[in-house]
Amino acid sequence: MMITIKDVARQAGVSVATVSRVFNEIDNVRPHTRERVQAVAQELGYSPHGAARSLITSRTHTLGMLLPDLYGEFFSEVIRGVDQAAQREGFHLLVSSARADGPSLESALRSMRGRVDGLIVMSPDLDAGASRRSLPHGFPVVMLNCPPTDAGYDSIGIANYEGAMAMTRHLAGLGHTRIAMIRGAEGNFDAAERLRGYRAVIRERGLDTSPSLELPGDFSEAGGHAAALKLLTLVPRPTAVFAANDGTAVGALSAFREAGLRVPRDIALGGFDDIPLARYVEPALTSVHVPINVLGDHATACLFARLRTAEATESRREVLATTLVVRRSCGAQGGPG
Amino acid sequence: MMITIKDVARQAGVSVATVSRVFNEIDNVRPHTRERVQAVAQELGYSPHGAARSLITSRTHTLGMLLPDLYGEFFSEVIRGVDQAAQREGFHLLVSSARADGPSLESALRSMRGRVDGLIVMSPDLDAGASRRSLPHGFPVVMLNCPPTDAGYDSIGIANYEGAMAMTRHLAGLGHTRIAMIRGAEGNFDAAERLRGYRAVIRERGLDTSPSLELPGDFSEAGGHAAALKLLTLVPRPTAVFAANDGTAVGALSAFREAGLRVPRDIALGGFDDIPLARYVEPALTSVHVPINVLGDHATACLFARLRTAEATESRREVLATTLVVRRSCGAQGGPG
DNA sequence: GTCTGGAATGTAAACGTTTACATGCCGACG
DNA sequence: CGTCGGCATGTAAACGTTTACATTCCAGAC
Repeated sequence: MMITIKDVARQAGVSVATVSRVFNEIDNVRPHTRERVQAVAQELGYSPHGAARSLITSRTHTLGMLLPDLYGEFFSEVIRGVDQAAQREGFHLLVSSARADGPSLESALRSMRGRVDGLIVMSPDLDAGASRRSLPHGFPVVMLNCPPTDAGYDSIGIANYEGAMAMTRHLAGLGHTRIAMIRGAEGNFDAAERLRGYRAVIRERGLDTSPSLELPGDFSEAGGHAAALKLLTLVPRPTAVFAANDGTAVGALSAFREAGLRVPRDIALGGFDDIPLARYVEPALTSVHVPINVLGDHATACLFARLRTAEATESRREVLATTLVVRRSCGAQGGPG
Repeated sequence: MMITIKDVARQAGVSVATVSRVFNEIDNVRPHTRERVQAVAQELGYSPHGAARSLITSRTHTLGMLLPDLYGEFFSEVIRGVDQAAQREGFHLLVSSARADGPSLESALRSMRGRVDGLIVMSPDLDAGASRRSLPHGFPVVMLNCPPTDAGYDSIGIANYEGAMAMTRHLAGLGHTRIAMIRGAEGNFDAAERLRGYRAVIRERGLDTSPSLELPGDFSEAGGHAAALKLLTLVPRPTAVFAANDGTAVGALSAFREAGLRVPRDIALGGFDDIPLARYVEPALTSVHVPINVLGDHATACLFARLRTAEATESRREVLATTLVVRRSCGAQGGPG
């Protein structure tokens, strides 16, 4: 049923090799022959079979992408960055979302073997040992937002620790002494780093360190909402809140509003990631800007670099700087947006 | 360098067929043998080569997705819907963004042949003839948001016309008589349908039909901003604006704010799509809700249905209903936000 | 002990390409 | 006219699987 190179060859009265040469635009084939082959191929609606091609060339022209989830603006931005960079090199993108639990991640990895030339793995869980084991040794991989302990692969992360410090210092600088934090997901590396940055500044400034000021969260809007409600029961109430990401902050914001509190007048709020949404909520959210699409772009560039060179070089780690973006939700004079 | 089934077979002292049988979990192979093979495979880090496998089985367990762009919440929601449904069936997702211009779309299509079992194509351009020509005949395809003229394929669309009518009627019902529209991208089917719905109601109610009330747009925030500025120079000024999508509406909203106008008091505003962001802008945006992830979900289900049956059945078209979501930006008493 | 049959395993062809190598052709040069 | 060389094209092996078919093995029936 499917048109193969043989059909084209027969119809055009040439050998399969000639057809192949025409389609790969290499070698010298007589213009006359070339045109005939192209005409026949067009007429028959032939296009080469990807699997067969990559079986023999052992190149798929495809990049695999393994994400913990597909939800939220963060991931869609990363995908977009990667796709742009990949497309520039004529590569496709095979995306797969694998819950962080072991077996599905392993199976996702396995089923990508022979389908991709390289892999971008976003594996924010602190124990990524499992994933490493199931990767073919020497396979080109770039890790995104993973713990640096997970060496042996190139990796790109963001300056979570520094960003969290900047945010906490900013809140402290506005005079707040009881600054709460809504934490990120348990066992998540980014979350842990942000918490570490927060704690460092709290200690550095000698502020209130009571454990009740650290509330559990999970990077979700719902989690932020719930944590905010719990936070409101504390006495004395914190005067500022640092949410581990913008989704959490947005959830907290709605909880505050429902409770009749005005942000930033009654309580100051800061987020992390600076997703597009941050500019649009009311009041606009002070956040720590993470160059998300740069993350995807650099990851791809890094992967291509490794694809090109013989797998000799040392693995390298890149950390993208973050910048504090002051808007109205924290009560500083703030920017316009 | 790469471990093949032969390596495992040799090491385990069996034939390749036996190894294959173990990995496909079919046939009867003695427990003893099975365990030995599995042990060796584990030790060698073997996993089957996807391309080779799909070459012989002619199944890739992969769904292709062709999108005009990867930008914006709309697309990321569609991807998410498709991925969820695909994952349920153990399928992967090969995404590709192709600008609407012919050659890149065609080449994207070609390069997917033999890599995917079916295709979800989002082709909102009115002239999709080119894409159809370059598809292998009889290949399972589901079209998303395409003109219904593009028959021969299953397709899923949304009730643009009805949604636009509902929005326009709503604005008219609030007493507005000069209702402007910021149009969507030129040559886009959804845009054309929404415009048609708007015009139908304007005529139906005998409202102001002057052509200057229809401003060009391109579905982007920047386009909405520019159109809004132009709109503000009209005399008399329109009292209500229907933006072809939420991105456009958000752009218009910021233009109005910069011009010192208060929405909805000075000018009412409505959008389309009801992206998550719509709830968060200030004032919350009245919009026409489109079940975006349902779109992805149904498209996938439809594709799987076609994969399973012998390619006999007629092509069918499904249209997803839209619902008006009243929030504060239009000046009705509105929902909570 | 021989025969039968079914279960376990092996053999080899096939999938649709690419590509090293072989072949054929033709013009130029001696 | 014979030979050489380069170009265009053909031939066939290889890529790593799956699977129809062949083979082997062993238990049980005779």
